[in-house]
Amino acid sequence: MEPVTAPAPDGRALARLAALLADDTRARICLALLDGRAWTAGELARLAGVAPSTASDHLTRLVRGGLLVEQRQGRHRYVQLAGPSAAQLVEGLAGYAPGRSEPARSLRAARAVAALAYARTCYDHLAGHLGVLLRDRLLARGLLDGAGGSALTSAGRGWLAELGVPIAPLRAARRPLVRDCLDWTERRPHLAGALGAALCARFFEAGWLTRGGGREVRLTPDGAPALAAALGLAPADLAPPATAPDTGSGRA
Amino acid sequence: MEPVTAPAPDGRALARLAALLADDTRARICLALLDGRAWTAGELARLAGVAPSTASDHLTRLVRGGLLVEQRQGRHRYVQLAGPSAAQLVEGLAGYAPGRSEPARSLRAARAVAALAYARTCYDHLAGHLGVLLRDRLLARGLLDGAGGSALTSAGRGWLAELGVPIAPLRAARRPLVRDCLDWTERRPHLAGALGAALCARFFEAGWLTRGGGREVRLTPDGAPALAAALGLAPADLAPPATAPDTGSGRA
DNA sequence: CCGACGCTTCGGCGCACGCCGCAGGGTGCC
DNA sequence: GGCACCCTGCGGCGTGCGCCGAAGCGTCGG
Repeated sequence: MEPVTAPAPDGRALARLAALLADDTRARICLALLDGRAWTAGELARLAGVAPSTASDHLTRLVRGGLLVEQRQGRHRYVQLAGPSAAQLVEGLAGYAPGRSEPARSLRAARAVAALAYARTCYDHLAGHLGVLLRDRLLARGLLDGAGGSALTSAGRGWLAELGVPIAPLRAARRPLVRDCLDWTERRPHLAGALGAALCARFFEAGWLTRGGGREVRLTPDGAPALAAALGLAPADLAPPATAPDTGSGRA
Repeated sequence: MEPVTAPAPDGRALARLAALLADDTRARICLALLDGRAWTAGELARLAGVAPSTASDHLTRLVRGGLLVEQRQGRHRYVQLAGPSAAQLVEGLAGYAPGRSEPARSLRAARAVAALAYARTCYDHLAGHLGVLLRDRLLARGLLDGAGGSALTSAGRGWLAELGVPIAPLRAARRPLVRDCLDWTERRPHLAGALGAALCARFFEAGWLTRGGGREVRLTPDGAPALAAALGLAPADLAPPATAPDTGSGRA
C-alpha cells in the first residue's frame, strides 16, 4: 500500500510502450503472435525478413517492455504475447490502423486470403466470417443480450452447459466474460473475452474445427453439421458469403 | 465494393500508427487531449515544453495520421482527438503502460492529484472515484446487467428516462452503448461508451458537476444530494474514500 | 567427441527524426 | 494602418535506432 501516488501514465511511459510497436519489424512480429501461439526467434526472423541477430534484439526489447513473454527450451527461445490484455492492445492498434489496400497478387495468395477471411484465430478466440456469425447467432437466439454491451442470458448459460462448457471458471477469470473485438475482414465485431476463448477451445477440442497453416481455421466435415445445429442453422448457412468472389473452382 | 482484398493491417500500417504515439512530446499532447476538448497549438507547445514550431510539426503529423482533427479559427489552430475510437486507442495504450511511480512532490501537487483521483473526465465520460462509483451503483441497483459484459436493463431504461436522458439517440450512435474503461487511479472499470458520455453530459447540463482546471471535475453543492439520490445513496457516500489521506483540512 | 544448429553479443554503418532559431505570412486589435 | 500575436517552413545539428556480419556460447544429434 503506497501513498496517493498518481498512477496516471506520463507521456514517457506511453511513448516507450508505443515505441515497441512503432517499428516495422516488431509490428510484424506482434501481428504474427496474435494467433496466441508461441513462436521461436528463428521463425519470427524469417517471417519478418531480417537477420536472426536483429530479430533477437527486437524480441529482447518486446519482452523487457512487457508485451511478450519468453520461455527458453534447449537451444530454442519461444515467445508469445504476454496475455489477453497485450493481445487486445495489439488488436486495438491494428484495428485503428488502415488496412492494406493492395489486393492479393497470385491465385495462391487469393485463396489464402479467402481462407483467413472465412475463419481464423484472433489470439485465443474465433474471428472472420465464422467468428462474426457466431456472435450474431448468439444474439439472435437470445443467448446473449445485446441491449447495451453484450451480456450472457440465462438461456445462454443453459446452452453453454449443453455444449459442455463449464461457466464457473469463466466467471472466475479476471478478464471480461464477453467482449466485442472488431473484425478486420468483416468490419463488424466478433465474440471475444473469456467466453469467446472458451467456445473456441471447445470447438477445437470437439474436433469441429482444425488449424490450417498460420492463423487459418477450417471447419471439419463432422464440425459443420454439429456447429450448425448448435447455432440453430442449416449446415449450408455456414458456407462463405457469396459476396466474396470465388476465384475459380466455384464453391461446392 | 472492392474485391476480396485483405483488410488485415500489415506491419507497416501498424508501425506508422504506433510511431505517432512513440514520441514523448506527442504522447504528452495526446494525453492532454484525452479531456475531449480542443486545445490550441500554443497551449500544447507550452504544456509539452517545446518550441511552437516543434509542436506545430507534431500536430501536423498527428492530424495526417488520423489521430487528431483540426479546426482553424482565425489565427488559432484548435486540435482535438479524432473521435471516441481515437480516444479509446490512447486510453488503451495508457492503461497498459506502467503508471508513474513518483509520488507528488509538493502539497499543491498532492491536492491536484487527489482532486483528479476523485473525479475527472476521460475523453467524454466520467472517471476517477466518482466514475467507478457510478458504474458500481448502476450494477448494484440492477440498472445495468453485469453478467457478461454490461448491458442496460429495462429498469435502467426507466431510470434514464427519469433523468431526462433520451435513449433513442444512444442506440443510434455507432459506438457501443455501454463500455468498460479501465480507470487509472482506481484500477477498476468506470462507465464509458455512449451511455457514459450521455450521463456525463447530463450531469454537467444539470449543474451537478462543474469543470475545474484541466480534466478535473467537481461536484457542486446542488449536485451532491441530487446525484446521491439518483444513485440511491446518502450524500456522504459520495465523499472521497477514506483510504486516500486527506492532506490537512479534514473532509467536511 | 565433433559438427550442425539456434541464439546472442558486439562494432559499425547509415538513415530518420526530434529539436531549435529564424524568417515569413495570415489574423486580430487598437 | 501599424503592431502584436499565433502559427508554419526551412535549414542545421545531434542523437537514437534499425540493420547487418562476425564471432562466441550453449544445445542437440550422430
